[in-house]
Amino acid sequence: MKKLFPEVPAKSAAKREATIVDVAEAAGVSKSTVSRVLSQPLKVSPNTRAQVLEVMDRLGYRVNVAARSLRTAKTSLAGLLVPAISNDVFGRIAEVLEEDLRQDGIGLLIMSSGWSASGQRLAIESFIARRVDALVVSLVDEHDSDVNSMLGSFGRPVVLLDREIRGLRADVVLTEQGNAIRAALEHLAQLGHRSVGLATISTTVRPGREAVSAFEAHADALGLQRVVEMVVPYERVGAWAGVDTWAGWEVGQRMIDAGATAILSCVPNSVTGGVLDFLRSRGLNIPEDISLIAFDESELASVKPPRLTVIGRSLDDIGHSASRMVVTRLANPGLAPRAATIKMRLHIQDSTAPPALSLSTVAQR
Amino acid sequence: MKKLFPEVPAKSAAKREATIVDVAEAAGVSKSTVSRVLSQPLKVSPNTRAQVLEVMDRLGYRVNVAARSLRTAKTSLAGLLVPAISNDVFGRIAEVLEEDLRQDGIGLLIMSSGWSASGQRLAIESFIARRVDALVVSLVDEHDSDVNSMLGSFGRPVVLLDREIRGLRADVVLTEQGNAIRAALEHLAQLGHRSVGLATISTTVRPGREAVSAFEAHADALGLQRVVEMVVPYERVGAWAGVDTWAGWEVGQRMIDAGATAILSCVPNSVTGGVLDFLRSRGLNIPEDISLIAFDESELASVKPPRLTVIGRSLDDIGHSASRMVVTRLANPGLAPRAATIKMRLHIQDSTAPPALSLSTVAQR
DNA sequence: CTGAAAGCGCTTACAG
DNA sequence: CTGAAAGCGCTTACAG
Repeated sequence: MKKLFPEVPAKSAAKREATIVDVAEAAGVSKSTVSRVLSQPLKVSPNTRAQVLEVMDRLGYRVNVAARSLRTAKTSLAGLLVPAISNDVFGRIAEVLEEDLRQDGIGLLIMSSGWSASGQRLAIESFIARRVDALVVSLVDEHDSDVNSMLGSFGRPVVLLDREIRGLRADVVLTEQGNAIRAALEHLAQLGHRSVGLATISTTVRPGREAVSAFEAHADALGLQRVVEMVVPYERVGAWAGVDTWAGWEVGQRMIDAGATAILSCVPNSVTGGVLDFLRSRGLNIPEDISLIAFDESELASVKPPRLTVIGRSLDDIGHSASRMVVTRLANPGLAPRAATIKMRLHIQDSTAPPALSLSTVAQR
Repeated sequence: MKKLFPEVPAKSAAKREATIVDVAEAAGVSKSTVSRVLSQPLKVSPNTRAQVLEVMDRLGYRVNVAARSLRTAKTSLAGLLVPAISNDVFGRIAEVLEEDLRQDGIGLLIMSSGWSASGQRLAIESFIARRVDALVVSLVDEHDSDVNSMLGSFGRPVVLLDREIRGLRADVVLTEQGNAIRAALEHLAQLGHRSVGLATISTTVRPGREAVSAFEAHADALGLQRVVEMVVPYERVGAWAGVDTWAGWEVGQRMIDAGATAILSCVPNSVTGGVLDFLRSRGLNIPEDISLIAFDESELASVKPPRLTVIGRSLDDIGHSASRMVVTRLANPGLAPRAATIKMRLHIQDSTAPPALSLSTVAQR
């Protein structure tokens, strides 16, 4: 046999990885049989199978994923696109998803869009170039036509995280905020608040729209005055270190200016952190001077005084749902698109209390 | 030609991905030439190259990574192992590393060990089975012999994040804490503290040992009494939701019991969160009743009152250094192992102040 | 500078 | 149930 790689003669002799041919020789069967033990074990007689498995174990055989991929046109790789893997929410979802998929022999490539449309385009392109078998994506903008057409022609499973894209055949894991926002507003109304403000993420994505519409509907129903509805666009969440804090300060400023006695801060916790920072800088205490409800549990929400009242959800459930959708659809591509819904709940802690007599009084003193 | 996949006839006709053969035909050259344009462009005449590139673009050609991998025995995939991708520190490092490697055409598989030795073993096994080209790892235990022998026989680049493993040929990105801990202790000494306590991570890893030895050396040199040296093992950081808070409570309890007037909390911020939680529950104010210095910036450290004095570092630099090491060593495997050092710095904010007259007085009142 | 050919390690339809 | 054979899409030494 002619040597194809004469430049690495040592390696081919010494530490070459075992292949199915090696296993076949050692087991006295054909490589077809060895291959079947790997991919269609039931088509091999129990005896032969056991023997082959024993030899594989002894030789430390590991399937060459590249070779298998080339043959099957499957990479056993999934892609996860999130705005930022360093974000507490997406970090946890990624962790759970990776763990689940690993059980099914699927590796997870994770990319961050950096909260930008261009970033999300590059990432999706990159995933497609790598021919991942499935995609789980949290888009920064549902209306990015480049991304939507890429996803549309992807031809493999796509799972959207809390996004709605018309005309795209995809499974989706939704978060249902409406009830929790209603509960939060009821809680505030009961405490005596009359003027409430909302900060939310971009309405170019479903959760932003849902927060706004739920806020409007339920505040009105409860007779609460909606003094602020502020959208914090994704560019202001994470383009560079510190912007999120700045965005939070602006939220705080506008809430105070408008006379809100309670803030629904339905934005990433890094932004809510900025809100807290601003309120502190103004000498305003939570909850005595102003009430605040945060979104998603986090270190921010759970520890420092006051512990924050939050609208929370199980991030683990989101990860598990996404993995289930990937695996199910990979096994059964014909299935109709499905939606799973994760419910948010209000967790009352220490950052909400009856309003100060008048916030303007407070701000002026 | 006999059909190998008669079950999917439509696909092979309609949406088959272009291959180098397709490009070769369309460009009127051999597939060897097309391949060279991809892998050794300088060996192709400029004219031919330009023409081939044009055709590739027109056909939307994308190299089949699996085929290339099979031929070259390289996957252009790197693996990152961290205790938990949901941790703020590792999340940011991962984000930067992924972005950097993507520039070099390397995809990043990220796995979390869940802060456990068994988890780290499974992950490393999984990476090796996938034949990643390089590994970047933050181990939970430097003395795990299974892992060490796997890494030792890996035969491809390994970058250790702040770990020391004797006998392992690997590059390493170190964090230098000594000076920052000295600065922190000097700061506390100047404020008038005499009794200080340290909480750190497991001494089965380098940073734990470094923190302890720096603490001991510098506290002694400054004449500070070391009333507590507490190791928080990794199992208590993240095995399940809430353990970290519990661990933090215990840290707080022991600090108070021992009469520390200042705490150096060199543990993950989720644990430091528990410390804050405990102190609050005891009605102790920071910094009036007790001073606290945290480790690594985080939402926890940057926002809520009081903003925490921290020992911090550039996580971005860690990510960049790691990516540089991966890329450099992939290009030049013969290089001697290298070490990059990231320095920590003390950032004084609002959680440190002169000690209360007597902490025991405070605790009793 | 270019092309023909071999081969990377698998999977699977086909024929026993 | 098993084996021989073809072929997935690349890369590269070899020979022009």
